[in-house]
Amino acid sequence: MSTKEYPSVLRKTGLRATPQRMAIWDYLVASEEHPSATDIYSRLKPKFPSLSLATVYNTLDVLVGMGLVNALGSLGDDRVHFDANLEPHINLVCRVCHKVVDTDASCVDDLEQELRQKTGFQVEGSRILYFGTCPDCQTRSNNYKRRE
Amino acid sequence: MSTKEYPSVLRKTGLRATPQRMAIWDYLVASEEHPSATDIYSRLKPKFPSLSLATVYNTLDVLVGMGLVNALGSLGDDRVHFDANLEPHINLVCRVCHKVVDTDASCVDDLEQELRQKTGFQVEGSRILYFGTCPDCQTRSNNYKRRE
DNA sequence: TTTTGTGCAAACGTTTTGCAATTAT
DNA sequence: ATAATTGCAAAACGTTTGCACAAAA
Repeated sequence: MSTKEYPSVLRKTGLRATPQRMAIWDYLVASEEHPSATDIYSRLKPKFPSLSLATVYNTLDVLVGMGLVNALGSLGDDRVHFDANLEPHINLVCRVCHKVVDTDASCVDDLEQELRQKTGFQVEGSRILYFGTCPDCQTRSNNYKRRE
Repeated sequence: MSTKEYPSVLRKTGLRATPQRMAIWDYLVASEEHPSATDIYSRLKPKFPSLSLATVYNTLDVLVGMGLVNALGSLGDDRVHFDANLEPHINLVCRVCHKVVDTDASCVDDLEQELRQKTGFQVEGSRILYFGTCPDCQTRSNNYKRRE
């Protein structure tokens, strides 16, 4: 989806295309970092000096409610992180540097269907997290404290 | 692992086998409910009238640190839930009644290896959550508000 | 003009912390 | 005995809420 389409997508459901909303959504789509509310706040504050944290939370609620972004939940810290990549995929979380890498696996698509059949659940979303040590941090050191 | 082994497992790492710790661990292993800290607290309070919430949090930290239980993170509410089932498995979370059902899928075992090869991550743990509507709640009603 | 959204400050609930009293070893 | 653990109260933290003002439609 292009930046230009944001206003119409929002208005389609009676919501207003405010600069704050556009900026937050935009940042989320552009970012590969699965930011938290405070991440977004501090990143956007310079450009929107009047921006308030409450607005960030409000906007994230709106975007999640519209299905435009997913809430990943906590990733080891105690904040909810957000992901604008709506495709089913895997988040690899490094326990050392807390970096998150997205990846796919051949079976992810099959998994959902298997669950549906096996359990009768009407599956609506997923959050597949793997925790470990990323290649960079493996090189840097092998002694680290387990956290989480 | 049998209840009788708890003390020695704890002492092996210099930790004390207090009644509170045993009870919390015990409950976690017996329970199928992925309880949160406050769940555990209210469940155990009757048997340990002096029990404090801080001790529950301390103990959970200890157990997670020793790798005896996993922290699942928030499951739609805003509390961290815990799971003593250490085998890689899938948690199916019902968005309506918040019940959590554990299940397996044939590809889960392969997934980890595929990730290792593809990304170079040293995988140490996973948290595979699926959100949806459980069979019971599908029957009860089809109109519910999306939450999370 | 009207309705929605913003921003502030205060409130909330979960989790953490400091410390004196208690208990396992 | 002595070092670890408990339990309390207070603090901290992320997040939510209420309301007056501002802005989009």
